[in-house]
Amino acid sequence: MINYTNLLREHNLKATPQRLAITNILHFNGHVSIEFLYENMLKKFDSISLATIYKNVNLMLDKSFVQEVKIPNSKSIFELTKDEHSHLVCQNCGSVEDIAIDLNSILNTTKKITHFEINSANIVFNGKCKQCQ
Amino acid sequence: MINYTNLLREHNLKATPQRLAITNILHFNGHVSIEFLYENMLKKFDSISLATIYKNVNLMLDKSFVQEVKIPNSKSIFELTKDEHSHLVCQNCGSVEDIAIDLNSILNTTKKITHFEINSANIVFNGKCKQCQ
DNA sequence: ACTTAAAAGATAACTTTTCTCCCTTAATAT
DNA sequence: ATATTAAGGGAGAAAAGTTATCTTTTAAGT
Repeated sequence: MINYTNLLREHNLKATPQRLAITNILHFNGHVSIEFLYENMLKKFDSISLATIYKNVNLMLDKSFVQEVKIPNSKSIFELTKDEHSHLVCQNCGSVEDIAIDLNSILNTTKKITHFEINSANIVFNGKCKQCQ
Repeated sequence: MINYTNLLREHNLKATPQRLAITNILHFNGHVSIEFLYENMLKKFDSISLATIYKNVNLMLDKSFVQEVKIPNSKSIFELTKDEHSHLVCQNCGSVEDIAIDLNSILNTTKKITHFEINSANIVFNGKCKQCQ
């Protein structure tokens, strides 16, 4: 159980038990859908409402405490904000993993052949995780 | 006005005027949301129903005639299926452009540092288009 | 400890998205 | 030209997804 109290406060978010629980679910699962988050929060707070989940996730997005990740052919998932990274998605079981790769080469290549001013890239790799191979 | 009749038929889609119109809108606009598609179809077919739009887009997705593209912080857009390519998104005006870049290098790099078996990558570059710079 | 602004709970309502039904129309194969 | 089968139209409803409201509770600064 990591102490995220200060990190929440640094993002101007009151460290409530519900938010700490959300943070823990995000921490231990890596990436979760709203639905998954709600179901798991219900295990700890049997009367928590979906509105609270949305209110918190939206606020956490506002404060850049969490990030939304859009995955082809599935629902958005949310993760704690961390250093720039890409995502691996298993086309079989749907699991998602982070992967840190150097984007300099691809960003530079792309800058050369376009008139866009490029700031960042979101990359989703599709494949099969180890267990599903 | 390109003739997409045969291409529709090759995908086992009857070439109806509505589908040809959808195809033309996709062709001339590159990437469109369901909403944009509906609004533009209404200009040509004043009584077309949203259900027809969804029925067609879903069928076209099934038949791989069109593809869905998920863009961070905005709605999904749809495009005609074409050779593998990435997308440039303007963070200012929202415009989307295709860009063909060689993914071999990044795919190989990634394969080396993961246990995933990687098949493809979806890349969205974020930046500013020429007009918005 | 006290105060206060913020958050949670409960519920309802609302928006958006998507699909279903049924009838009519039209595309394609023959 | 005709038959067959798929597609379109229209209305609306179901399903998802999201937000609003109001009251109660609580985190955190003093």
